[in-house]
Amino acid sequence: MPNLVKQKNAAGKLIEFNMVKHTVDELSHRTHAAKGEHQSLFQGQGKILLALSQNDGLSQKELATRLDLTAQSTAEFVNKLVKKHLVTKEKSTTDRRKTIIRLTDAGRKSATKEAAKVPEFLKGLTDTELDQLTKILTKMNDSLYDEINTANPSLVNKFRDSVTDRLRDWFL
Amino acid sequence: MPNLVKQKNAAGKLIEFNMVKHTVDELSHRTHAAKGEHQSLFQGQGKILLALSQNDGLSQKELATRLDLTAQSTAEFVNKLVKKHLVTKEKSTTDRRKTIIRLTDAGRKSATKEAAKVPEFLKGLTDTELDQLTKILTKMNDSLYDEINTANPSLVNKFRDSVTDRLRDWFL
DNA sequence: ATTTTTAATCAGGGGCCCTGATTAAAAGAA
DNA sequence: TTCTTTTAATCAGGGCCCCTGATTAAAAAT
Repeated sequence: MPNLVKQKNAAGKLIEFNMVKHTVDELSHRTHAAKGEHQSLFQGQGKILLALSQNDGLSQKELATRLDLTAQSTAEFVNKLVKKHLVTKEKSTTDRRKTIIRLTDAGRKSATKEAAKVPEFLKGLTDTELDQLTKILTKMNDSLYDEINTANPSLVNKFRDSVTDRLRDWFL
Repeated sequence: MPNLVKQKNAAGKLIEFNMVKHTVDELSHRTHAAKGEHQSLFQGQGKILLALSQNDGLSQKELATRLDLTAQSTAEFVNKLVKKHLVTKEKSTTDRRKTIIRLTDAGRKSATKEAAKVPEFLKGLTDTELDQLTKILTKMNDSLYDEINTANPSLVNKFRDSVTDRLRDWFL
């Protein structure tokens, strides 16, 4: 039987981690970035860039389903990226309803630059701790996948694959 | 000398954790909440509620500095909470520039209800793993505090205190 | 008494996301 | 081949998180 106090300790630390991490992220982009340079890689425009760097030339609809976004949200982010010259839009010739989205050179660079970087706060951990953390996170992730699965079975396969696809590219 | 591969493994798992956690959160609030019921406790309106449950009757300015928000953002969130009858605004009698914010009963209830709950994905961990995770997160958090400290020394004391204050209340 | 600082507000904007209604093109049915 | 339905994308509008800039009212400082 698990120890509730230990669970609460870990939960508290995890909450603290999220809060502190959040402010560190804000701090860094407030100083570094000029304006509107958020792109957290896992949301909005960043998500699109990442999906395209994984698989360029997707249609908006394909992007939407892969990223679990509505077609409207996808359109919004794509249009913003077009304005920033990070992607291009072109009508499909085989199916004129479709719009094909492609990364520009700048877009490709922007998508890959921030990735594959080991965060500072991991560098202070020993090898043993890294192994422990990896193992623990694997368990936690599996548990979360289970939650997704029970709530929305159709989502989990698509999602899990896309996650592992992206991670493979960044970290190997 | 730390093993880069181990670091990357952990980093990957952590990124995966964030992504999966993110979609689980979305999933749960999409099904559970009626409309506009985000309140993630660490952002926006939730932040305000939390700060007030820790220390009721603060002025807007005090809220803003404690939560590291601008006065305008603070005003926005407070006004939204007033509309939801979760807090009240009243002019200070001693300094008529100031507006004192107080939790209503509903606000206090709303602030404390979601907290202090151990997330599902921690329940599958053994006591040993929980201890390991707590220790590792402590190190990671310390590292993040260091980052904040070097970037903005004035922020760290205020922030760290407020975090530990809040966590103490939720988890003890 | 006048200037300066402070607390709050209004106006406006950017980012992330959604629902609803509409258009244009493709695919299916009569 | 028409007629209908489905599909891909768009426009309009909304909610949430947050910021900068300009302005007002009141307190503090000179």
